[in-house]
Amino acid sequence: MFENEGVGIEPEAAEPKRRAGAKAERTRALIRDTALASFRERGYDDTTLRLIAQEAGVSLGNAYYYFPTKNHLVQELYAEVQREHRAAATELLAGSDELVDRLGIVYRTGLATLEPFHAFAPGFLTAAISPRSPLNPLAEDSAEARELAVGLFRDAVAGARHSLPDDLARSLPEVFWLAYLLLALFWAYDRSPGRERTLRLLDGGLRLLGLALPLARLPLLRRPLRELVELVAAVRA
Amino acid sequence: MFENEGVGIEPEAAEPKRRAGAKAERTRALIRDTALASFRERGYDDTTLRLIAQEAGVSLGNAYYYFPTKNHLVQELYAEVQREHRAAATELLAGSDELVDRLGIVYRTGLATLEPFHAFAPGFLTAAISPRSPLNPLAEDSAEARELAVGLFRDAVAGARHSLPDDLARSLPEVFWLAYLLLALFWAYDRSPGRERTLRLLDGGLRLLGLALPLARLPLLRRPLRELVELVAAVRA
DNA sequence: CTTCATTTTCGAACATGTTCAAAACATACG
DNA sequence: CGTATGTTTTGAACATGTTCGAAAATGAAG
Repeated sequence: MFENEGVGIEPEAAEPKRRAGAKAERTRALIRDTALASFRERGYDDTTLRLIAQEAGVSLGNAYYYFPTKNHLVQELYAEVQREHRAAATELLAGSDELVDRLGIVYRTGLATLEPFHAFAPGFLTAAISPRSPLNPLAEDSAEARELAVGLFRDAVAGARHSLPDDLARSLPEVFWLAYLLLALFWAYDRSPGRERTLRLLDGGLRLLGLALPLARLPLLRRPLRELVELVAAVRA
Repeated sequence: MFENEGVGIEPEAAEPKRRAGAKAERTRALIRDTALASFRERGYDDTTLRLIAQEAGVSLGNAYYYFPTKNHLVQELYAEVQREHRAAATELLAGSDELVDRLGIVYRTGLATLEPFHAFAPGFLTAAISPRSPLNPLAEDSAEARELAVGLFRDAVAGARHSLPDDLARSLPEVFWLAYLLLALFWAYDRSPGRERTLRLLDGGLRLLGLALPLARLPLLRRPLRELVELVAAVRA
């Protein structure tokens, strides 16, 4: 509005074929980027839509033209964090073929990616927990980001040499991902310096998993375990 | 306001020594009861403070004089549900001394007590999840209701004949209670008819627990298990 | 009964997420 | 160019949780 109104230096006229909506996409991106920057800086609660609109030099209603709710803006952040996580994890995953080690890599890089948001965790958690929120990782609206995340665990399992029964191996990535959500929940509540408790929980959990996984082949345990795993793997908001 | 303005039939004059604040306590109870009735009927989101105030024949500001936030009103509901749960469970607990059976009783009566609220679970969940909310079961403000709940699991463990190491037995009630919170989380997301999936998860979990508990005495598992249990038992908002 | 301090009650106000009707703009067509 | 159609943008409005200053009720002291 106050800024360049198309008179700019940009070779606009040189591209007469620019598809309709290019301007709209720029506005959308502007709002999105402004919002993400504010979420990173101020967290969820202190990022109001009026503030976003103002910082983006746009009216309040205009923000709502592009994003139906505040949570849809947070979803953009969620997607971005997801991509960061994947980049950090895939790099390290190349160096190991032990299932538990590989899981440890995915969990630890995940926590590291979340760390800058720890101070704001309560706000984001509240926004994300409702089964009705588009932000909910289990919700339909988050399917894309979820596939990315589950994919990471699928990679972790697929790239490991293990001797788990097939049916189990198929459901496990979903379950490991859910475990990750629970770990993140624990992390959100963790007030220990450096999130030391969360890291200890993770270490201990992985160690126990390493000890327990071979037991999954015992005939006595296998049946009930499989049922549980499948039940849990199917949680959806 | 429209109602009896003290001219009533009540033997007010007959009790000159009625301690100061008796009227206040009645107002408080009126607001509280009106709110709880509305929560039960309409759930969290559709129960607005203006509505409560109106139904109670009281001004909006007055409600805030007695309850600092809406969530403090929900806390009253939480306490009531807690008491219901305890009543239902203690009765049945008398009939068994098997640890897993006893746990099953506590979990199942808990779910049954929650059931009338299932339709409103998302609203209440959202209000309760934030580590900063007084409603959060892990929060300082909920200490009383929490002690009641953990006490139930303490009873379940104490009244059972088992051969668990002492240190473990001490931490277990807290952990079982946390597991209950997670079960409630699963329940809140459960869209299956009659919450069939939640019940199956519970059954399966209990069966697995029955199989796994004896393993807790294996020297190899005992150490890391204890660490985890203690870590988890200490979660607080 | 009057006076004064305390407790209780009220109603207006505020910030925020969200909705909506209308204005401004862009584009295609005659 | 001028008009019609669709897209973008705006600003006002609404409901809700919450805050606050002032009025009313209450009760103790003189």
